[in-house]
Amino acid sequence: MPMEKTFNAAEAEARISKLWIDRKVGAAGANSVPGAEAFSIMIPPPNVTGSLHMGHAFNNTLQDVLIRWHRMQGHDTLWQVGTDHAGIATQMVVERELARDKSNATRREMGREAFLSKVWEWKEQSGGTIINQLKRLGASCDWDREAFTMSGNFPDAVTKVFVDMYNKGLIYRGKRLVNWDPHFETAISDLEVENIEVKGHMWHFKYILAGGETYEYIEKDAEGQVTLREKRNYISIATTRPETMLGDGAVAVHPSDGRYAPIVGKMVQLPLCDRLIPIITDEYPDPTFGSGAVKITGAHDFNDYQVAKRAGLPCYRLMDTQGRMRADGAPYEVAVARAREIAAGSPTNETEVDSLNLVPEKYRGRDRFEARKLVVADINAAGLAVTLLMKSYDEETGSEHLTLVPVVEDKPIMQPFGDRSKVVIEPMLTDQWFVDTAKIVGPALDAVRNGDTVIMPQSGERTYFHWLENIEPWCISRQLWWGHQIPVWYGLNLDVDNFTDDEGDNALDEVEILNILGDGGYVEREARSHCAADSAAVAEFFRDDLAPLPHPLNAARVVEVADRHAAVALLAQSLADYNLSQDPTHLTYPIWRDPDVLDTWFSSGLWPIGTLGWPDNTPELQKYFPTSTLITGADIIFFWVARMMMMQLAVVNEVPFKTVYLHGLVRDAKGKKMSKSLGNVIDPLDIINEFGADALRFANAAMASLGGTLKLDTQRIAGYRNFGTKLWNACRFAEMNGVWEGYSTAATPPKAAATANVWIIGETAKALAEVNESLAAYRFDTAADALYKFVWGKVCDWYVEFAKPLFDGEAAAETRATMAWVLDQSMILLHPIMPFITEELWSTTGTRAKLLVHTDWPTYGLDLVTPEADREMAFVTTLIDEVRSARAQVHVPVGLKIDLVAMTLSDEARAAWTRNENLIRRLARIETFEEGPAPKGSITLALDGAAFAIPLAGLIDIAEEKTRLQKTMDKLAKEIGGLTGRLNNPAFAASAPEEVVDEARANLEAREDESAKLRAALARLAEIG
RNA sequence: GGGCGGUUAGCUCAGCGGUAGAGCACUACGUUGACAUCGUAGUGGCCACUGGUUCGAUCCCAGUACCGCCCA
Repeated sequence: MPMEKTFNAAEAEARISKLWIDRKVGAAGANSVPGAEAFSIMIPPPNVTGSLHMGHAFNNTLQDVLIRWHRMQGHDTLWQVGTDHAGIATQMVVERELARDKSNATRREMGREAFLSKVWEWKEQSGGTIINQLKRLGASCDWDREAFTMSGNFPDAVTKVFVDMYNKGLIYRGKRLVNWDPHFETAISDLEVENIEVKGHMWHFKYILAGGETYEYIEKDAEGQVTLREKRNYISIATTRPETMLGDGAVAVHPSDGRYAPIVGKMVQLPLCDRLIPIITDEYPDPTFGSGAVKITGAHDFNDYQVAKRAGLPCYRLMDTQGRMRADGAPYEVAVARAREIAAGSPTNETEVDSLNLVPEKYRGRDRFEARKLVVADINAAGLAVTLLMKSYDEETGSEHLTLVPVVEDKPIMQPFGDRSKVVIEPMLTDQWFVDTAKIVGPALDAVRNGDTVIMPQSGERTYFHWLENIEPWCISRQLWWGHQIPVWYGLNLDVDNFTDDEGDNALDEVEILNILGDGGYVEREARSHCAADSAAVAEFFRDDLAPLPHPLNAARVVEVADRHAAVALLAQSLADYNLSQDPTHLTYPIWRDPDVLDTWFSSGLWPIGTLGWPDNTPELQKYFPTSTLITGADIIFFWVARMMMMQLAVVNEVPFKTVYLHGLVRDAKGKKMSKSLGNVIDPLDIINEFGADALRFANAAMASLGGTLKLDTQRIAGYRNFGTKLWNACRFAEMNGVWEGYSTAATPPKAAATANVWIIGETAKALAEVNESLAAYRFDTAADALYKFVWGKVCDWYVEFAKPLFDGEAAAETRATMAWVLDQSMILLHPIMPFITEELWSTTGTRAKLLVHTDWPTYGLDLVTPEADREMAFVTTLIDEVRSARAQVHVPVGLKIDLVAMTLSDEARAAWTRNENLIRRLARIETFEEGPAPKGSITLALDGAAFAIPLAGLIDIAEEKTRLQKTMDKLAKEIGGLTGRLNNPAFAASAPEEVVDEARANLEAREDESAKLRAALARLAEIG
């Protein structure tokens, strides 16, 4: 059945994709030759909730190009595929699904276990979306190895790493100010926060000095001239977050700020609260900004937290996990009384400070933004707002008044938002787990410095260094349920200092039990904690803790309970039972597991080794690790690349990959970020449906210049779809001419005598060399460009045309063989970028032993290039171009065949003419040819080594031909001028390399030769015109 | 404010020491043994600006302006 006119992508891609998957063409090691070198790529695991967007399409195209290229070369390839459990994102999706049906229980109502089984249920049903979409793109991953960060050996690997790092002191727990997401009620890392400029306000409040004190406030200008001098009983502070003032610990001013020098160390009354706070000095306040005085709220601002730490101020937490003003704890009067004691020097600790709720009753339980409005209103009502005299206009009476209004500046402020939840992030003082990144960053920096891992483009390297050299501790705990639960268990601290066994009976009576438990101190004491792979292992540690306790408490059974609450209850129950029964087997010691889960990036940071079966030393780990290349977005360098480097080096002391290829974000044709709100999102699946996966892939490859921005234009994709059609039709042309009859794959080119055939074989070798070189340098764009130019510009534009007359002559057989080979090579070389259409062509042409995907990548070299053939074909194509151009410029009707006269012909040119006369006559549409002088009224073509005339007496417009010649001569004159100038400059000959000088000289000679011919032509025209 | 990058044809981008290229768009024409998802010919550029290095700068260096991105 003859080929269709165009490639039916929709039909063929589905069929071919299935074929590849059924045949497992992407299986690890498929098509590898014995002893082949390994080439492995870890896919950046997309979120299991994800669906394919342009970034994925781009990123995975590049990976697939490399993998296919290496696989065809017989290398032992692995493209490891899989998905990431994506803690927050997935939990969010499933919660939202549940919320769709109001009759469903919420996450909290159903509890942890039930919710997690819902998540798994969801994952089984919908988690495969993106994997299927990758298949549509033509990705040739090893689908049987699909991994998931919550399945298989992965959880064990993650736990093992946590335990190891904990034991090495690389992971610690601490109360720190972290970014808190009030929607998800979890801490998130710095990287998950987006700072966005929003319209905000700056309020100015007066904090009144305690004890009725006053001072002289003096403001000076830059010259030291006093501009304001007044007696004040307050200090003015500015804030964009009034509600946090309830937790202020001090007012800070810069030590050099003379305005406040008289009152440093004094106390001010905290408005709306019954507390006094000190005025302190710190380097942080900027004296030139606002009033120069800053309120310090240690528990709700990152800068303030640092100041508070330096000054030893207590940090009072004001909000609950949902960002509401706290409603827990003792009544305000009780709490504030205690706060005053602490301020007066009463000893305290972090836990107590955290438990104190200093939010006045009025604000308790209010949302933070509602509280803000209330605080502002109350400050205004109390006359504590800084005010300004303003002119106001009474519309009824038409009179003007002067009134005092509170100063509220409109001010753009940078506000932190959760990248998932989109709610305002609250700095919050909470207990979290951290990786002590400073301790593991060294090897990750060294590996890139010494080239063990190369980051491309190099600017990525600089970004990498910059970030790692200034790295902050990594908060890895998340208050979520979906994820790897932290392998740390807690138990109550039952230590007693001076226990005596009153009776010496090795048993506990009620009095002794009460002695141990004291006044309930174990309930308040910091719990003991241990880290281990599972509860059985951790129980050992707790038994060790119990050992020094009085018998039989030291033999209590360690049992796991849900939380601290349950533990306290169970311990009490167990002691009561024992007290009644005096049966030691009734004694239990409850422990509970840390409810937090790990940051998703902690586990994806282990993706390279985790997917290869670590901690087992699997054959895959030995073969494919360290992996060859990581291809990922530059936006993910901190989240993932740097962390994989740190983690792999910390865990297995090897770099995870040898090369990192970073690319930019895919944008729309105008360079705008694609976003749902802008409505400019291009869905790769729509593109695939419209233009086919190959067109999208080719566009992706062609856009992938190192370090460039990626603007995706559908017109360009359409162009590459056309490119596929072009190749398709060349093959169809070959089919019509019997090229494929009896043809089977040939690795080496046929013996050819006709110059056109010799030439195109050489061009093919050049294309191969360029593609190899480009791909080796990760220059997907130059590879794509070279292929485009070769297939369209050489094969289709010229070679197919040359072949037409050759099919009728004596070279017909070798031309068929050459064309088959050249088209074969085109399919092979294009296959990594355009796998579908090439695989389809492969199967519809010739006899094939293997699928194209497993066909050998060619190895021939540039020795196939024949310089004589190149020169000859250059003469032929130039002559044809010149004739066509001249014809068009003097408006010779395209249908009209013309005569051609050769005025001069070098030996080489004559030989080239003779051997290719048929081609030239046909393509330039020439009727007769003869040698001789130029007839009158002819147009002239000047070539290197030849001059031709086209007699067109009566047909041409003399003036127009003059213009044409003049234009060409002008162009030549410009070139000649430049070349002469250069050659006449003695410094040029002296300093420039010899070959450059020679080239310039030869160039000048050729240009002058052409110019002379044109001058002669002009002269001839002058005679008749 | 700090870091990284960009500024080349109408648009999107390559090139990065020897006086500029592609695709798209545009204009004219449609002879052809595959292809109108096409062919042929053409229009279009003080390579942001100012200095410097060099025999020679779009390319290297410094500065200026504007535009991005990331981090505060």
